[in-house]
Amino acid sequence: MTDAPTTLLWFRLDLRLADNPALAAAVAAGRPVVAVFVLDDADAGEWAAGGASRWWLHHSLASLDASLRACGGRLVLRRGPAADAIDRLVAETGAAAVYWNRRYEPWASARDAGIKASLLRRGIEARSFNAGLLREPWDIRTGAGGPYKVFTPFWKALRASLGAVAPTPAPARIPAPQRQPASDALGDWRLTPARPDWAFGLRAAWVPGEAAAARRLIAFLDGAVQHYADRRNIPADPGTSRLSPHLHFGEIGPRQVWHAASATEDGNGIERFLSEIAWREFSYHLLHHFPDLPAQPLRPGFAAFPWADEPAGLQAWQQGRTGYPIVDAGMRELWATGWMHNRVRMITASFLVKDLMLPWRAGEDWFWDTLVDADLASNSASWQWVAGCGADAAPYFRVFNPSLQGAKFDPQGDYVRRWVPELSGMADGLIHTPWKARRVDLADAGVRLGIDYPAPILDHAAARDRALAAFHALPGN
DNA sequence: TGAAATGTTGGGGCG
DNA sequence: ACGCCCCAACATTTC
Repeated sequence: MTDAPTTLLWFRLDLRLADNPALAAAVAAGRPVVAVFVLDDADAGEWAAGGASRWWLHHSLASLDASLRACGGRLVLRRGPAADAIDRLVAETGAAAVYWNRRYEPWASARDAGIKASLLRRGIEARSFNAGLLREPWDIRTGAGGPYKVFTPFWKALRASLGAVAPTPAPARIPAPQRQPASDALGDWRLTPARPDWAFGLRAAWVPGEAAAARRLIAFLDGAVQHYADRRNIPADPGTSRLSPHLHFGEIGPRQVWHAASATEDGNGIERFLSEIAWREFSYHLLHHFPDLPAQPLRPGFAAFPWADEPAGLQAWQQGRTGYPIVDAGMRELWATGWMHNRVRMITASFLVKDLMLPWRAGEDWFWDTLVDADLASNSASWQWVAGCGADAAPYFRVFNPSLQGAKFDPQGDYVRRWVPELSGMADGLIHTPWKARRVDLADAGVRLGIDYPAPILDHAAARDRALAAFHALPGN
C-alpha cells in the first residue's frame, strides 16, 4: 500500500457539491478525496428512511455520483452500521482524515460523536461541519440561556444572529485517489419499488438532485414568491416553493436559499418565505434540545390523553376515504406524489388527531413512510404542533372544520377535482359538502354517495365535541 | 397557521 | 314620533 493518504468525505443529508463545507475542507486539505455514502438503516432504527424517501434517495445518489464523476471523482456506496463502514474505508484507503456535515437526529448525533471520538483516538483527523442549518441549534439561546419554545422570539433571535449569509461555490475539481475503493451497486440497494411499481406519480412530480433543486429555487424566486403571502395557502395553485425534499436531502442548503431570496426584489412574499425556512430551523432547534420530540408529547400532560384505537378510521384516512373531500384529496395527493400542500397537511392532520382522535404518532408514522420530504425534525415538530402538545402549538381546541377550510382555501374546488375525480361534476358550492347535496344535484354530478364516493365516516360537529370533552378531562385543563 | 357561541350595535319595519 | 322587535354585521369570548 503505497498510495498517498486520502481524505474520506462522508456524504449524508448534504447531497450537493455547492455550499458544502465538508467537501470544501476536504478539497482544501490537498489529499485525494474519497467520497462515500453509507446506507445506515441499522443505525436509524425505527427512523430509517421510509418508502418515498428511499425512492428520492436513490435518484439523488445517482445524481450526486454523476456530478462527482464530472469533477474527476465518484461516489462510493457502502452499507452500515456507519461506524463499521467508515472504519473499513479508513483502512482500505489509508485515510488521514474523515470529514462530514452534521446531522441532528438524536440517533445520528450520538452515533457520530462515537465515531468522531474513535477516529481521534487512533490519530485520524475527524471534523464535522454545518451544511444543513442557518445556525447550529445550540447557538440560539434565550436571555436565560435556554432553548426557545416559541417560534416568534426564536425567529427574532435567529435573524439577529445572522450576519451576511454567503454560500460557497462548488469546487471546480476534486482530487481523486489512484484507485477508488469498491462500491456497492446502487441498484442492489433496492431503494426504488419494483413490484408493484408505485413510483410513477413520484417520477411525474419530481426531479431529485442538486441541479433540479437549484432550478426549482430560481423558478420560485422568479415567479410564485411574488404572491407567496396570499397564494401559499391555496392548494390548487403552484404557489409554494416545493423545495422541502431538496432541502431535506441537502441538495440545496438553507444558506443558498437565504442568500438568493434576500437578493430578490419584493417584500411580503420573501419575508413570509424566509419565515418558513425559519420554521425548519425552529424544528431542528426543538429536536436538538428535546430529543424525545419524535415520540413523546412536549407537554407532559398529554401523555394521559385517551387516544382512540380504531384501525378502520386510520385506514380510511390513509386511503383518502373519509368522505370529507379536502381531507381525501390531500391524502390522495400524498399517496400519488409523495408530497402534500402545507395547508392540506394541517387540515388532514387536524382531522386525524381531533376528528378521529387517533394518536398523532400514527399520523407521524404514515407521513414518514409516504412523504418524499419526510424529515424527523419537521415531521415531529409539526405533528406535535397540530396535536396541541408541542412547542408554540395550536391549542387543542383549535379544530379545523374540513368543509369550511375547503370552501375558504379551495373555493372553486379545483384541488378536490384534481385528486378526487369522482366528485369533479359537483358544483363549486357543494363540492366540499357532498352529503348536503340534494338527490338531484348528486344525480346530475353522477355521484352515488356511499358508492362512488363515501358518505362522511363521522359527523364533524359531534367529533369536535368529543375531542373537546376529552381535552377538558385532561388534568390541568 | 380556527370555529362556534355569545354579545353588541344599529338600521329598518311596523304598530 | 316613538318604542319595540328582528336580524344582519361585527366584535368578543369560549372552546
